[in-house]
Amino acid sequence: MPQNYKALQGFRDILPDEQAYWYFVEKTATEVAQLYGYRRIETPILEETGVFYRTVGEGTDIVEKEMYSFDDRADKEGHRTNITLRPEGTAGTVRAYLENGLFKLPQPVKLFYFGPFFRREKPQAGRYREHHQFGCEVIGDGDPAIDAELVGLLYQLYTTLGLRYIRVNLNSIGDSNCRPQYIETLKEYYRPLLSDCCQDCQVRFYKNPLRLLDCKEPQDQAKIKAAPKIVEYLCEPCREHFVAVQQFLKQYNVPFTLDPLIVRGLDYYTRTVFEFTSEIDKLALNGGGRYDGLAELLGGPPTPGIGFGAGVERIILELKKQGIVPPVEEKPRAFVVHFGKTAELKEAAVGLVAELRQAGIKAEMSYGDRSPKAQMKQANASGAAYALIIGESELANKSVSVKDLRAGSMETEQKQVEMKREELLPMLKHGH
RNA sequence: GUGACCGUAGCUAAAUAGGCAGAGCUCUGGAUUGUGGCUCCAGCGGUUGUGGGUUCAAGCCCCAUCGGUCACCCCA
Repeated sequence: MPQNYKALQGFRDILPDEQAYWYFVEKTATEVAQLYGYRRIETPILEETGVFYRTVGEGTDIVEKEMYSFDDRADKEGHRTNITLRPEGTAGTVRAYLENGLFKLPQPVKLFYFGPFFRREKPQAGRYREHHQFGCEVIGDGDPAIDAELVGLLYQLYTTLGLRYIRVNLNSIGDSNCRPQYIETLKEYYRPLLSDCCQDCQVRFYKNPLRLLDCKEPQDQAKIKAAPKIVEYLCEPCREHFVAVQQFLKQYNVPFTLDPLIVRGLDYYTRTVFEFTSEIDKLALNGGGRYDGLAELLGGPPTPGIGFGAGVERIILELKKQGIVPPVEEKPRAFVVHFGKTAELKEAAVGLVAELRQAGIKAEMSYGDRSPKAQMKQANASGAAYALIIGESELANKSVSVKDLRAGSMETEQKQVEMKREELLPMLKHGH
């Protein structure tokens, strides 16, 4: 086909056939979030670049090489603002919390959102340059019960969707009190081993030492196993917080695993971090954690917060892998066909469809003046329960021939009756 | 950003060892004029992702480029 344009790399269309999955996930997530007392927020897709710059972290790949950033058009003074397609949801949400004075509301403020996010990565399984996250953020209170609540919420979402084989990994990465010291300890441990490490780890040592623990190279596994773990180096407040989170989480009956090796990639995380992975393919479905220092980075007062982002594409991928099918789209109740080519017949058909739809009955009709046979074929293909036939005789009688398309073959039983127009609606509404 | 594999109709896909690009599904029309599913017939739909090169001849071989899939990196 002659065509000049394709969707950009890593961007894709979500076609109608796919929408049932999206609706299923969004509806379920909304219901679970509301059950937990979360309220929806929407923030702009474009933000000033500064919103993400220091919060997500200057040294992170996201900020360093994956953001879609550009200078906006010049204002009257000729000044151009550098703006960015949001790569994640937390920073913008906290910005909105501060800007709109949500700190004046009873604390904490519990929010959820859906949205497209943009990162210029190389596409891969469950990864796109435009992807969607279901996210929750709780801002304004540092209670460890909230940490447990968020994990409980996510777990309930996945089980409600019907997912199994979900692994919940939990860790604490300390805060500005204890983490810097731990990182020094970790580096001291690694320094003599460095020459024996893989290429990536040599870089990680300087750039993001915590990520040394994330390495998957076989040659480094023994080093990781013997490395000092951050949980053993937490300061007292962080340790107490982490213990409390686990206690509360048991109340939610969420089977979790303490994984001293999970460290999140974004700079703003403190204390509790968690991620849920599929045990089938090790795919991370969501990531999240506490970010008690984030509000200050955005110029606000010290404000505790915690949240997660769950990848909708990844959840849908997992649903498909586990053979979970979303509720099917509702089929039309009736399909109106007209036999004959007069303007009166077509008008009667349009009028009938209009009447049904306005009465709340899902109805379809055939367009383009096709033959009776073609219209009946379409009626059948539409999955409608009934074909409503209007021809010359029906028009004269102010009636409609009703044919049940669901039961039996046409040879065994015709199942066609002529009904008065006024009998039609009650039958379609209440009939089987 | 690095690497591997792969691009044939809307979808799924054939095409010995370079030799006329063939199917199935979908869609449209028809099988005695107002009746669906099953069956049968026909039609629409391709510059084989794109651009070069080798060759008498390229879907097939070579180069480049774009895209897809997957892994690494990183992350939802």
